[in-house]
Amino acid sequence: MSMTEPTTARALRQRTLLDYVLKAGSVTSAELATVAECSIMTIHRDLDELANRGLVRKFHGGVSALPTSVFESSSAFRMRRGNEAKEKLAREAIKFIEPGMSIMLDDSTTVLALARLLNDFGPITVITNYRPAIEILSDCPDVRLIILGGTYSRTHDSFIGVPNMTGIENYAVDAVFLSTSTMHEGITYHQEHDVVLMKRAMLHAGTRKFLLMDESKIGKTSLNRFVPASDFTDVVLTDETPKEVINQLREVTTVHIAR
Amino acid sequence: MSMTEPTTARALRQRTLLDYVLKAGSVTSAELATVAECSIMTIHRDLDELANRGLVRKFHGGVSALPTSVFESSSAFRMRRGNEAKEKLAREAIKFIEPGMSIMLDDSTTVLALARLLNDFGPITVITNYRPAIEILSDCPDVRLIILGGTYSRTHDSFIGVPNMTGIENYAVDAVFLSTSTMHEGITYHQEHDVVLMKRAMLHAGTRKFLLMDESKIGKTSLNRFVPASDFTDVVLTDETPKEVINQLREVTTVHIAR
DNA sequence: GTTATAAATCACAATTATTCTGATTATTTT
DNA sequence: AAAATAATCAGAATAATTGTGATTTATAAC
Repeated sequence: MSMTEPTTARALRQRTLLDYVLKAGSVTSAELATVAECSIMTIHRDLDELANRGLVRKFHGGVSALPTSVFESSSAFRMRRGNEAKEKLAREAIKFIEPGMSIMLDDSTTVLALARLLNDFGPITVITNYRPAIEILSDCPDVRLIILGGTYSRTHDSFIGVPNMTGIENYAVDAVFLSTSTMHEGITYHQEHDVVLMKRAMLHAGTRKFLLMDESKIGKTSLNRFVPASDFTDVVLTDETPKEVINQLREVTTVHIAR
Repeated sequence: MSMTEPTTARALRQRTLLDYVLKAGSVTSAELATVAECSIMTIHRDLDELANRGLVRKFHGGVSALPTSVFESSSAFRMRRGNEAKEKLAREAIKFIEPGMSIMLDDSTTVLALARLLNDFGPITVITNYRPAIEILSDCPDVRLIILGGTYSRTHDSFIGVPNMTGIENYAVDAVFLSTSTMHEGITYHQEHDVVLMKRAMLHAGTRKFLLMDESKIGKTSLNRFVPASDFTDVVLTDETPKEVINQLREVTTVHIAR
């Protein structure tokens, strides 16, 4: 169903290894070789890749999981989480986009699913600061692509700038599509302060402001307060979002349910 | 010698085809099949790729070369021209960079060769608007990478913005490394106006301003005047540059010869 | 408009190149 | 010195490229 989930033998094994390391916290290579039913050599190669992507930490004797906060905000990790939900959200969100419009996308995997749907969509202007989105959209001749500059963040794989350094103030788009790390009692949160500033600036640039959020974000907080949900004109949720959350959000904004 | 030249069978054949189309101007697919000694189907697939990269134009019945000016300023074309010279220039230019410095690179293949040398160079801040440079430098942990935003240009594979839209005014770097399309009688030129504005803004941002130029650029003009060579504090040339050009440049700036 | 014809695309099978894996050997770390 | 990791390499698995023939599309003639 989900085309974004790689299903090669190696990707599958690496997922197994990652889950195992996450649960166990710290494991030896030999133990992983037993789990994955392959040679230690292969384990080492897989772990090198995972370590390179910043998902685990290798040390002499084995491998360990990273602190949760760092881990969960890393692009590579978010990339493989709940893709079905993200695709549902994207399919719902694209209903509000029409050829000729200008839109802004933040540096989230949720919104990346939306970018994938824009191929052959028609003429459209897309503004973003997310590198993977550039990769996808630079191949679409119909898409006028504008990049928000800034300092490259390896954990987010995007360009982050303090307001006034990126040129973002010069743009006004028809719709801006954002994601959030977590939401609790109608307030959205994110791990990092710089990202919050960037997202706030993006929010400001849109006429219509969409929040795309799957149920996994709900009921938690992160270090930095982003904005109250009422700052969004529209919120797109999955159909597995708790009823009480939906009702609460309906009081302050327009809610759309993706099925 | 040059690792940037691909040597797979397909790449080699496409180069042959491109050269043939360039020389002939307009050819049928059947004729190309004879030249490359392969099926017409393969020719079509190759031409689709070349057309996608903006190097040729397909039409029902065959394929034709693009107008020279558009063609020569396209990133993909420049990518495969005179790499040895560019690498020489880059090796000379890097002598003026030291760990801890901040530098700016424009969207030229010449300067890309310089970016490749920055791996394991030490801590350094690099500002650029060139996508291939991002690809290379995003993998270097020691490099703090800052992107200048703007509208994505498929022909240049970079982000172009009018001054004041990119945030470039906020930066001041130790050295800026630029390239030029052509040079004639001490004046540099470029095909496109937007690019000229972008390069001028970059020039303004550097304390020391380097022009990297191989001999193929000399003695021609392009549509838009960029700046006089005297606007650069330093010019790096290949050792095959005509003596009279070198002497002429020495009168207005510091000249370095790459061997 | 319609049709004839060449050209281009599509779908599939065969081939070719590339990547991946695990046994072995060498090197590093503690 | 012992264990762990990295390097090397041949065979296996995987992916890519290619050509054939059928199908669709575009051009030109009627």
